[in-house]
Amino acid sequence: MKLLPSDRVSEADACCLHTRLRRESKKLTGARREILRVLEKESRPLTNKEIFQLLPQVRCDLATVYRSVQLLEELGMVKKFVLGDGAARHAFIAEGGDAHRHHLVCTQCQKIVEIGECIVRELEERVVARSNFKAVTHRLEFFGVCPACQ
Amino acid sequence: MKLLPSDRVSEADACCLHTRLRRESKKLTGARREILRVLEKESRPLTNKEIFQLLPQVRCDLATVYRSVQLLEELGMVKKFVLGDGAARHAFIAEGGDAHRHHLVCTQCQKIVEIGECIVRELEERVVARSNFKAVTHRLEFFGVCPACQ
DNA sequence: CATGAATTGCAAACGATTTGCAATTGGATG
DNA sequence: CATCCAATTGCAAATCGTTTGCAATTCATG
Repeated sequence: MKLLPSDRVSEADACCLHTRLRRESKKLTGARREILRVLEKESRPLTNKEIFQLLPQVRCDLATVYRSVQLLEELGMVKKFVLGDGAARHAFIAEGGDAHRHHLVCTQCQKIVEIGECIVRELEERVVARSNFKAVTHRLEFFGVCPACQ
Repeated sequence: MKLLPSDRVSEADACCLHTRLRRESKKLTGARREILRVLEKESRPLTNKEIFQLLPQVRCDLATVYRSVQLLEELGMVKKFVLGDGAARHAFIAEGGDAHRHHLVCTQCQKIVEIGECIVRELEERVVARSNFKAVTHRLEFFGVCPACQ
């Protein structure tokens, strides 16, 4: 995949990406740079297909998007969100940014609104009041390594 | 699908199911009764394939499980959990039971542990302390109907 | 700029979920 | 209890997101 002159991620992120990649003897390819750039540009979490469609003219294969996004996730530069509508979504994580973003998802049009805070109790009420969404529910799950697997 | 004499959901639930079904001119079939029974028996959320495998000797088609579970969900008797490991899970909701169960999922063996409470802040620490899981993170998402869809 | 390992494109494989359709069944009615 | 029709089922095929094997290509490094 060729890289257009105007297409590059911000200085810091590109550098960071390069560093992190080299640390594991991975290569800084056009596809990876592009995909990170797309994710950086959009604040909302994107599906792999969306990323694929947002790539500049010279695009790569969808399989490459899947592989690259997974790599970026392993490097801790991308967070994966499984919201339950069939396709996983991915969002850029800024340097030192918190991975704990949450979202308000419309159960009808799948529209996704980002939520700034991370509390639950009072939060849901506030979310309802501020968002104008109705019939709001939430989903909370914990993930970790169980004793048997440690 | 034939029904074995010993196979039936608890009196109350069967009745409830029947009532709710009739309310929408749906039928109380063996498959539906059986599936509800399986879900009632197991406290952990089950995938459709698991439900399918847990059905008594005389079993129905996997497609029927999908259709029945979806119906039960629409009736509010079953809650769907999308934990992000590829397959959705479903749990029985007792009469007046709260739908807000959350789970602690092992990122390695997919083991699922149910969590009794629903707070987040201090909760995660507590969850860690009590569960012996490590590297615990959580996922919280809200769902509702956005202004445009109302 | 040559070399080898990492990466990509392509196409096929996969697993979960959905769907069309003809055959079957539940339940309301007479 | 027999009949009738809409609802349901089984079966197979279609979909959709995601993964994978492999040969061709590209990056990084000497």
